[in-house]
Amino acid sequence: MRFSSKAEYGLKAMTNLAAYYPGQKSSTDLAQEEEIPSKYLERLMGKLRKNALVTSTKGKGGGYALSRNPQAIAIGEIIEALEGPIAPMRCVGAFCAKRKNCPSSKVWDELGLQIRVTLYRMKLSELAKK
Amino acid sequence: MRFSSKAEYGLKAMTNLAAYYPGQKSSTDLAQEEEIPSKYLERLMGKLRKNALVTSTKGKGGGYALSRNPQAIAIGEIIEALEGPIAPMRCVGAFCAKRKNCPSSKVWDELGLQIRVTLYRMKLSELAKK
DNA sequence: TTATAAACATACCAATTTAGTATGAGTTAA
DNA sequence: TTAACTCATACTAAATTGGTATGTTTATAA
Repeated sequence: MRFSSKAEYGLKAMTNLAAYYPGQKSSTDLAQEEEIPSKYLERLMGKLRKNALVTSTKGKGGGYALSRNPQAIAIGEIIEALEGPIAPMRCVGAFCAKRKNCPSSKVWDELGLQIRVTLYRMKLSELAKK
Repeated sequence: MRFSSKAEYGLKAMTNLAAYYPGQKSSTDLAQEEEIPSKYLERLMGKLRKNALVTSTKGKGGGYALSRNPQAIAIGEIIEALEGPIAPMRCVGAFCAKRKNCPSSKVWDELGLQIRVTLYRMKLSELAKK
């Protein structure tokens, strides 16, 4: 059970932007500072933008900035933007004909809830670097 | 972020054995009843045995049985036996030179703790089939 | 008006992990 | 002595991850 590096990279980039808030920074700079492959990060930033977590400006001098105050951005939002909905097992939330007879669904439902509670309670502002 | 089918299969097999406790059942029967590929389940049962969650008897008429009362088996034990230690990110628990400066470690530490608390609080007896 | 630096889009690719299958050896009861 | 088991290991196909490559569009500055 692991989150992928997408989540880790995303948290790093977002924490960097939080420290710089409300300034904007290019993905190239972000990538260099956080040691993330530049083109890969670009794609991740695209997902964050589509989920309205950052704004972007194109063209020379452009870049990304947080779309909201870091206190108003939940860690869970960042992670779900990059990895998709939190669901500890494939069947969770999905239709399953055997569901009513499936003992393990209780585990996945309860666990998914706890993970969401944890990740939505934590805010980006809490991850500020020293 | 997903647990693999190993966890799902393991929970199904263990729940089946719990309903049959303290009886023993062959992996072939378990596999058939729970619709799990037989040889794959055999390997999973091996891991459960190595983690002292089931006992096995070899030879004709042999099979597997819970090694303890279902109330005394935590869901987390089953999952960790099959998937390894719960750690939502590769670096969690591992040595990392950058750790002290890593803002996201706070997320993974807290999340890992919550997941463990949830999965060790739930007991196999709670998953009994209707 | 042209060069440059940036976001944005998409196709491709290698490595790793997952979810098995295949084969066979050892063990016990009938 | 054979059938029904556990147990061990090697192999493999499919999916996922973690990228790279290539190119287009957009804005700024010289």
